[in-house]
Amino acid sequence: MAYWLLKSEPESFSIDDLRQKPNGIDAWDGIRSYQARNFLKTMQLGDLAFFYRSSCPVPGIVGTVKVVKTAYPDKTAWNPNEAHYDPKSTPERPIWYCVDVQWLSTFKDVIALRTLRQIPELKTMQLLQKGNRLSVTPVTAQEWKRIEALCLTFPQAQAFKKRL
DNA sequence: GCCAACGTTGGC
DNA sequence: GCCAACGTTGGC
Repeated sequence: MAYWLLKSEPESFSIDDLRQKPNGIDAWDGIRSYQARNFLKTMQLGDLAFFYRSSCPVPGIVGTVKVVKTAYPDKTAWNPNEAHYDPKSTPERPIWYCVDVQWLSTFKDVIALRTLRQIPELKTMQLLQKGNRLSVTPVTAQEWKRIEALCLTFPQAQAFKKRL
C-alpha cells in the first residue's frame, strides 16, 4: 500500500465537493502533467492520499481520500468544452489518465503548509521541496505517520482513525 | 500582483 | 538535439 498527496484548488474542486458526490467518490481527472500522470498510473486499490488545497489563503492538507479505482483514460481530455481538453489525446490513443478516489475524512483544522514546513521529519516531503509544482506526489510511510500523529491532536481524530 | 521554478514548444 | 521564449503553477 502506498501513500500520496493530491493537490486541488478549492475554487475548482474542494474536499466538500468530493464528499458530496455519491458515496464520496469521484474521478481525479484533469491531470495534464506527464510526471503526475505516471504517479497516477502506479496507484493501487486502497492506496491512501492526503487532500491538499492550493492557491488559497491558507494552503495545506484538509483531509484524506482512498483510491477506489486504478488508472483509466481521462475522458475530459477528449471533450472540446472541457477546460483541460487536449486534442492530442483520443479514445484510441489516450494520453491522460485519472483514478477514482473516495472521501475518507476532513480534518477539523487544515494542516497548513506553514505548519508542515516547521516539522523536521517532514523536510523530505516532495511537497516541501523548492520549486515543486507537481499536483500528485508520493508520501512515504514515515511522512504519513508523522502527519497522522499531528491529526490525532485534532478533535475529529477518532473519526479519522476509525475510517482508516 | 509578483516572481521563482519548471515544463513545453518550436525554430534552427 | 539544443535552447530561447513562453506559459503555468502556486506561495507569498
